[in-house]
Amino acid sequence: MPHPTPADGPAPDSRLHDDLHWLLARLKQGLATAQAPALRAHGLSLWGYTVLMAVVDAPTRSQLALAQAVSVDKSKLVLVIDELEAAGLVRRRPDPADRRARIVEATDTGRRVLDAAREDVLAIEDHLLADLEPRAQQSLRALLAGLVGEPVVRVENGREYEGPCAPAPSDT
Amino acid sequence: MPHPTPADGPAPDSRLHDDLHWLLARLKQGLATAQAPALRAHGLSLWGYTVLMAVVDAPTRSQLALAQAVSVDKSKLVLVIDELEAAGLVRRRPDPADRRARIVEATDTGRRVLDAAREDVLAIEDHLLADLEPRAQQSLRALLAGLVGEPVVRVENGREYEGPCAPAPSDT
DNA sequence: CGAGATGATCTGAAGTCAAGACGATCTCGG
DNA sequence: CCGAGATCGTCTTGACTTCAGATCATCTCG
Repeated sequence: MPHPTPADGPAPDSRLHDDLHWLLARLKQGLATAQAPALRAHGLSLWGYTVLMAVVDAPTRSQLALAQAVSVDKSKLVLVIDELEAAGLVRRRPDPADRRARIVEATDTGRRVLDAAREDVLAIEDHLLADLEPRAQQSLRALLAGLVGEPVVRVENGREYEGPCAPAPSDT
Repeated sequence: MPHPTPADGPAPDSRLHDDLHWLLARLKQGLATAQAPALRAHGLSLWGYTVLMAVVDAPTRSQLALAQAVSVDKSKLVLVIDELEAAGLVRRRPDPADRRARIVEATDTGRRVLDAAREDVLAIEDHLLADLEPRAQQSLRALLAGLVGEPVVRVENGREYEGPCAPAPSDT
């Protein structure tokens, strides 16, 4: 039966729901709108949260490195760090070894705020995954984490399209 | 050992890589940049592809219904349909039963283009999932599909934050 | 028939992203 | 020691989204 569609069940199953990109976009968006208010309560934006997390538990040598780590545009990163610095969660310190570079490091407040915020974020994540069995949750997280880092390359008519360690997410 | 970070392995494992939102955003972005060129070869944008897919295998009564199905803003949808219609992949027909509404239906060309494009897209998806076992691929897809549709609600200090069947993805 | 709701479209404001320009600084060959 | 070229952070710019509301045509129902 090659035609799965017509006059079937409640029919929430078009090919849309098999499209990986659509699924990911949808889920990400859902999480984003759910988490944004919670983070705002901690004085953080989604980007701020992400960058702060990277700063807190990574030995950050330069903003450029940071940008690549979270895969955000470097010019965007400037603004995010501005925001974090203004909130006193992060500090920009000139690298004594290279006066071009700025070492970005978290303040104590930053670490505290992150931990608090992260707790809320985790709660939201858990809630999203609520009706999956613990094993399924585990494997989902593992699978996703495993995929990230994998470059996405596509061969097309002999040419190689690179959509690799992709540049940047995009949220609010 | 509560401190997983300092002086460890190659250390690609900050808490970032446990953050669901970041993972999803990252993967989605990767897929997007990989698929966009392939779709462009078929004369489609990412949005065009998504909407066309929804139109082809769903009984579309009105643009509004369509908008909700793919969860895209209605005013954005207008432009996407314009694009598809100009390319002759889709037709806007006034609903005889309600002259306000427009029935959007795919043309034969539209169906053909979609099938061709979808083949390429699937190839890219498979490539992304390449080094997962078939079982893992299956379960990943199933898990994601299962989660979509789940409203994301968060309880916060007694209030209820709704980030449910979220509005719209966002790509190029 | 008239009031209010609804569908499609358009407009405008705000926000986002990518890419280039720029000044300051580093590095390295000569 | 010098100067060419690369690199880092920042700013600016242009294109593009998103969201809310205005608008017009049409439907529904009293």
